[in-house]
Amino acid sequence: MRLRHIEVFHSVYTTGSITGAAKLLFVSQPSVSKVLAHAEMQLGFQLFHRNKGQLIPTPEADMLFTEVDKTYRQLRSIRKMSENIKRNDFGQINLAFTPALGFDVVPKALAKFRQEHPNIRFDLETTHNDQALQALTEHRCDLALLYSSPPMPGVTKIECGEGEIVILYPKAQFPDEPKVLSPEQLGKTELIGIWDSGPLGELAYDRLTNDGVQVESNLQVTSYYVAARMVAQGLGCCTIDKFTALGNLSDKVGIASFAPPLTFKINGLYLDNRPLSKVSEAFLKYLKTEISQ
Amino acid sequence: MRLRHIEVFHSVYTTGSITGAAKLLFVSQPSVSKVLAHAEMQLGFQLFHRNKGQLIPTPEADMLFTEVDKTYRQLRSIRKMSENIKRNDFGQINLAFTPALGFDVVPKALAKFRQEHPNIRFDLETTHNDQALQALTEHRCDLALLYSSPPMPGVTKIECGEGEIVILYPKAQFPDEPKVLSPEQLGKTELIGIWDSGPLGELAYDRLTNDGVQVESNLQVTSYYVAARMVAQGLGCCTIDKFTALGNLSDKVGIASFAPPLTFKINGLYLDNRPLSKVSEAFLKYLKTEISQ
DNA sequence: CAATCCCATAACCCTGGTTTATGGGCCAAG
DNA sequence: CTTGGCCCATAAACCAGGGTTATGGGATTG
Repeated sequence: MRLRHIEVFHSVYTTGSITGAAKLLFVSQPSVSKVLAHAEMQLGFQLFHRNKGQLIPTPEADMLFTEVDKTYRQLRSIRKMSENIKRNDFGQINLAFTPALGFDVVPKALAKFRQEHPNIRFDLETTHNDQALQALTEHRCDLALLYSSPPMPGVTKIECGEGEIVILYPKAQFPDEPKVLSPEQLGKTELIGIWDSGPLGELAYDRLTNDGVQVESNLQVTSYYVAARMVAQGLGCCTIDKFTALGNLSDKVGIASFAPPLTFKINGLYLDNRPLSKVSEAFLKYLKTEISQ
Repeated sequence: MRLRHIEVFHSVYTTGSITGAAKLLFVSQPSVSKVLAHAEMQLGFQLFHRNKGQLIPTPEADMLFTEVDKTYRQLRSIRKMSENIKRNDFGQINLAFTPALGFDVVPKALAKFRQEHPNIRFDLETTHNDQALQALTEHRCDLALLYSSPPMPGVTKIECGEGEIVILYPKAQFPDEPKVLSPEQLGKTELIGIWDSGPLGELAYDRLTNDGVQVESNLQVTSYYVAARMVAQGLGCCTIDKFTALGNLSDKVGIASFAPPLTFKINGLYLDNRPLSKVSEAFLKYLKTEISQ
């Protein structure tokens, strides 16, 4: 019994006539007639008794119809689902990201994405670099967004844009609110240390030591945003990613770049054997534009 | 998404390879390859990522598969069901019959039928001629078996064989156990009256009056089998259908035919707009052979 | 009796799925 | 490094299922 047989049988059974079924299916009457005959031939028993031009379903047809009707609904739900998938109007995105992106980047990207694709489910989770691989392999997320992640085996890494490491300082310390701070200026300030907190810490540490700045500090922090709040309290300066800086701004702090600017890559990670879904890719576009501004 | 697409997708997803799916479906490998490609083209998104010769299902495929799998099961259950219907190994027979057939004919026919078609469900009900039409129209039964039923509007009548009206007599009354009784002999006995009990009563009544036999009796019965038991108690003779007679035999009674034999038709009735199912027809064959002996 | 409706058949056509044949990438073993 | 095996994709030819129009016959209705 082919799909066409099922469709035709269903239509004939519901409309009660071949002509009606033909109209319903937008095909010619002889076509329905022939397909139905073929179905009966292949099934080996009559589905309808032809009596004076009208069709009477046989008891066999009654029995089959209950089954066929179920399948028919299923088929339509498949088609609807595939339509939704095609329009990215169905599915789920399980996202893990470094906390810094949670202040503005992800929320803003998600808000814009939602306007176009309101039916996508999201599952969000913040994660640090060292936990990301675990989250991926345990299928807690399909996609992890990290700052300058090292390559991992079995994981595909794509670029989602660039971030910048900036210096957050209390305005009290630099009343003229400079946009750039030189190594000399930095050397005079108290620095809040975040050197142990992942690749970004190392990056900043290397740069500072290369520039001859003393990086010893008696205030160590492992969360960027905590460091930012420390700066707001006037406890010192801090090298920090710009997203966290912008997301924890206050009127007491200023932002300055390194000279030349110190940038890093933002990466998306997913397992090799679990390729990104189309909706995830669509979402990534929103994320990239959000990052780039 | 065509049925073939679903089949191919299901096979590829479950086997994990195109070659494997081809073997499962008993077709060539390029065929599967092409159909799958066509399905993806028509769906508008990839179902599998081709990576170094191996296929990795996309998340979209995962989502679709849950739906497709349901449908696939349904399809197989349709095919199985249609197979069973074709072999008369599935279905239900709702049968109503005149009580006389319930002693031996129907039970024996049913027993033999069961050996060949063990999975058919039966719903049995005894009915008198005047209630049969109601049972049919109320769909309490698909087929009614009656003695010499008159034609009814909207009901198809078929012949299932012949029955005979015989005379049941106490052996005490005819010790030589005759196989035939003449009108004169009958005239001398006391007759138990069943004349009001449907067409058979009339048939016997007409025959007896034509033969000049007095049919007045002071013992009236409306159920044939009750009359038979009366005869066994030596209360008189009785004209009765042979099936009831044989089904209620005892060593105290004998059976004699009219001369010439008085026969009637046994009919099967069903509604015009509810044609008999194939299993019912198959069962009818068993019934006919059971009646004919 | 004509008009209409419904179904079946006939003759033809076209697309989709099948086949065989072939070639390219990857891997493992010699 | 080469060779053979496995897997997938492509190409070209073929076949059939399902589509079409045209037509005819049985039933019902005005």
